Amino acid sequence: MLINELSKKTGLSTHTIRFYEKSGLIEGKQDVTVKSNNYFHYDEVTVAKLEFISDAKSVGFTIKEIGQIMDAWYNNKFTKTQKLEILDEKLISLEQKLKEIKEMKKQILQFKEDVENDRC
Amino acid sequence: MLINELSKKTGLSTHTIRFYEKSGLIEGKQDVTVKSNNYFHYDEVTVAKLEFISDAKSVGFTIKEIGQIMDAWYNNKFTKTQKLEILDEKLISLEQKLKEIKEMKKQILQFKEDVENDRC
DNA sequence: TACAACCTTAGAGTGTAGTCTATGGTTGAT
DNA sequence: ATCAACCATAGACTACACTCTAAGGTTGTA
Repeated sequence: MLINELSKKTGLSTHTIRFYEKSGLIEGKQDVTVKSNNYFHYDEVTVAKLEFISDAKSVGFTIKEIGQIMDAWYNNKFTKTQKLEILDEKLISLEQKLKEIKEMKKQILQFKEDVENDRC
Repeated sequence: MLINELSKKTGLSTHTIRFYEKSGLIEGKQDVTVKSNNYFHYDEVTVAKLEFISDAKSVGFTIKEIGQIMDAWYNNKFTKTQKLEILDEKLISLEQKLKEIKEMKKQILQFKEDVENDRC
């Protein structure tokens, strides 16, 4: 599929998709048999990657971190051990985030109580 | 205390503290009885606020959102009902974040399994 | 063949959250 | 009186993650 269809499927703008491509997160392929244009083609794996990118962004991972995670899965830049190391590191940071969010929930519940009892 | 002490107590740079002050998150007081300087003085409440700001930032709240939350607690910009509304809204977004992080954990555990079993 | 609706690259512009520099004034110990 | 260590403001600079514009080429339907 071309970028427009990819955009419609993922809900990301073509601008954003091109930005992710330039950042090395995804990669389209040009059809070498077609000489008249240099259009990029994308597959279903790219759709899945973009969905993962959106999810990963919303939990607070940076583009760089997302690249690392995807390289640790799809790519062969790393050894198996390195891959597992990277993924474990991300799991630890997710655990940390969970802890912080639970703490923040407590804090805001406390604020609510203060408001309800006119203590502020 | 003056800004340097505040910086040491909170671990935030004086630059960052001033940035937060300009953003309306905290507020120092000038001693009107002292004419020779215009130094700002900060109290323990400001220390607590800065600690809250750090925590709130690390769970992904923006400066604007943090301002809202603190106004809903410390300030009298809002009615009680409005305050509770704002705080409830933030609690909902924290719940959402918790859900997303748990999903991401599952996803990464799946990636790990794929790597462990050489499925990628 | 005209034309809308695509495609490409390059680079400029935006918003957020700092971070740093310049300039000048104040305080307190020696 | 001098000097290091503070204080203030204004504004420039940075990194990140987009978002948009410009300029030009391609495709497919009427």
